[in-house]
Amino acid sequence: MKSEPNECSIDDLVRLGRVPWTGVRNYQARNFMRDAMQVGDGVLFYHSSCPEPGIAGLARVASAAYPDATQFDAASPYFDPKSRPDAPRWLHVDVDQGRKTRLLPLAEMRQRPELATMGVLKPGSRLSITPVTPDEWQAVQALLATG
DNA sequence: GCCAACGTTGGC
DNA sequence: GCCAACGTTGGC
Repeated sequence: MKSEPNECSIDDLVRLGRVPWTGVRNYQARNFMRDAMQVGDGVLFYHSSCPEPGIAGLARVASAAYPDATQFDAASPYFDPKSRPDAPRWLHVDVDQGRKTRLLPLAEMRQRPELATMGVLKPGSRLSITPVTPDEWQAVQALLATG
């Protein structure tokens, strides 16, 4: 799951304990949260749009998907005037159990053939949420465990 | 700031 | 349903 650290960094998650993953406004990313995530699933916490993009920590899916309140808040940058309260368009999960790891920079991720299949590395991928296979998860853990 | 990639919008 | 225009993402 990508997050801009100036919006919500891994340090913010560790400090807050639990965070609602609001603001996702892409159907594919929404569907991953709605259909593919389960409470207890592991999360790779990725810092994007920052000086050092890469995996910055681990976390856990803490809830099933539920309606994103910011879509109905006219004062929010995530306000969606086309979404109706009786048929919410945007959903999100909560995330908790943040743990900071060493930074695994995007440049290093690209060098590792075992990570080449990861959605976040696909050319032109802009999805803020992509699924991770068990093999990819294991490969990332192994890299995080090394200096 | 640049720009490639991609999603969304809306006219037809 | 097509597709051009436009907006956004996000690394560099």
